[in-house]
Amino acid sequence: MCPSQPVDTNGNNACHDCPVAQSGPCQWLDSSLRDRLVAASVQKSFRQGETILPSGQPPAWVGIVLSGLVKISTIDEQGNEHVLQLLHPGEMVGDLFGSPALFSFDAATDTRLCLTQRSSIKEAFDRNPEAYAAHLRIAMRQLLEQHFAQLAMRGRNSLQRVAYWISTQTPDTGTDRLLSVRILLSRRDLASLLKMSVETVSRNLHQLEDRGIIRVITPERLEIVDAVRLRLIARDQDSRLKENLLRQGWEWGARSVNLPRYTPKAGQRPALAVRP
Amino acid sequence: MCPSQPVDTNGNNACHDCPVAQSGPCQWLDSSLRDRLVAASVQKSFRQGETILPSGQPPAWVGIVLSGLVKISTIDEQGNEHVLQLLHPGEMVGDLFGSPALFSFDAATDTRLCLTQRSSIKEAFDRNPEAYAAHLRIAMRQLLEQHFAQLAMRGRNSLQRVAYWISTQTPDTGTDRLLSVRILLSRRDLASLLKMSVETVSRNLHQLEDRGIIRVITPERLEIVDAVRLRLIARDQDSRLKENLLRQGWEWGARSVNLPRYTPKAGQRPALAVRP
DNA sequence: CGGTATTTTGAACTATCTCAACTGGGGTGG
DNA sequence: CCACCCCAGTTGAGATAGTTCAAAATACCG
Repeated sequence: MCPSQPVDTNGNNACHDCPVAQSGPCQWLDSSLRDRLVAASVQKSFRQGETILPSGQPPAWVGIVLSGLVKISTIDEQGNEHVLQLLHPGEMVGDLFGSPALFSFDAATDTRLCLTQRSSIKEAFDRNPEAYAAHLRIAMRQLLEQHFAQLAMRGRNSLQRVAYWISTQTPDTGTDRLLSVRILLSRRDLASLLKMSVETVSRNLHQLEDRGIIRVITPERLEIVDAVRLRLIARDQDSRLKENLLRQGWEWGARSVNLPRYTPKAGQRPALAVRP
Repeated sequence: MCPSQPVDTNGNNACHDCPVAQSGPCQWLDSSLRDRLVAASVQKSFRQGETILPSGQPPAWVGIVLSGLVKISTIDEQGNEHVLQLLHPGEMVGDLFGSPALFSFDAATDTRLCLTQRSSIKEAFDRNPEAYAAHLRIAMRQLLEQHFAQLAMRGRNSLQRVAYWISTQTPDTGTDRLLSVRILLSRRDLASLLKMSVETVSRNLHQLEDRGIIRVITPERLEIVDAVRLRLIARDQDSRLKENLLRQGWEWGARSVNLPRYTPKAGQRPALAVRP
């Protein structure tokens, strides 16, 4: 599948500069297998919003995200779209075994994929079944990412989720200088992914701006002014507490003082809670 | 891994009545491979609440759930446990490649697992790498289930989620007769899984009882009185509308009348929304 | 049976959603 | 080139589902 060297639209051998050569499934394939897959692969670009693999379709190919973001989403009975997961470069689109997709895969941003014929994959994998291991690793990564994403939604209020999202979009370096970030997703997709309404996203963004943590240059471009405080907010709820301690006299912390809420006694299981 | 015939604690060959012989990964393994794995496998039981694989541990074995439910969970900085996913019989516990678990795997109910030495698996799979395909299928199933579970949380209010959960616990037969259901999970786990507080779970359960849809016998045992209406509520929000139409004069439907909220115009993308 | 843990009930509070109106940029066609 | 339209984003105000805290009731267990 993610052939290391698929032929691009010009017929050139594009694998030597494949952006996911080190992160995609190909990293675990030996060169002979890769060569076999190259022949059956093409790269293809999708515009933001384009559907890559519609729900219900048994995929004729399997794709690896090369660049951009792919959203797994579905539209419910009321016509509301729900973004379930974002796929990053190196991850898979489409079932290797040909099961029809149960959700829709769309380009969340402009996207480039490496598409490989399923029929060719099957043939190649029958000969080199260890290649399945590579895809298993990717599948498990996607599962793990999904769990993390879910966890990030739990126990965080909307402001924290927005802050968290922004901080995931930046290199993890502790830069204290101005950092420009491009929000690739539309407000709608972002809101759905963060499980809140568009309005709330907007309000939170501007609340962060009012607090001098970010600057909203254009709707899709923003600057991180105070990366430290951003992460502090994103981190967890008791960042509120910390932040209040730092700049006391703010009027929305009253409840924070009630922490800690968790005082385990011997043998008592910790309380489960969705909201901290 | 899920050897079809692991030796149980009595040294007997237990595979011929393996409960997941048809649904677990073994279904795709040929008998020679299964035989090889049998030798390295044992069945083991865990009590509700016991930790099967602690977070941070590189697993020495890989397990297949035979019966019961395993929860993937984590405890956040405030000591709140978050249940991220439930694993059902036939699904996998522990990374095949030996990566340390990033979340904790615990028995959500009394549970029985089939554990296979990772070292033996590796050896066996190196010879029969197609076995990875079987595990890839399972991994993709878990991912899919996770997406469905997430979707079930979206666009449903707490009452609907509870109703949905109950209805998933019953055989899908359209029984109109009294059906007894055992809630295997503790209220805490259930609440966390359904992303609500314990109190709300309780209130919803009793609201369903007041409406004559279920009967709460004991906290962990309940009867479904009206499976049809239960599913109607679980289904989606406009079940409210339907239910109001059927038995009009109920006082909590006012807003439902505002439906439909989605009136797409040509070329307009559907509105994204988290809550219907 | 007494003590403890869980579940239930009640009441107040608040984060977030919904609805609705406003803003501004980009493209289109006159 | 300008006026207009259209749509994404923003802002405001009100409504509400669900949380939190606290206390009562019930189930569980030795």
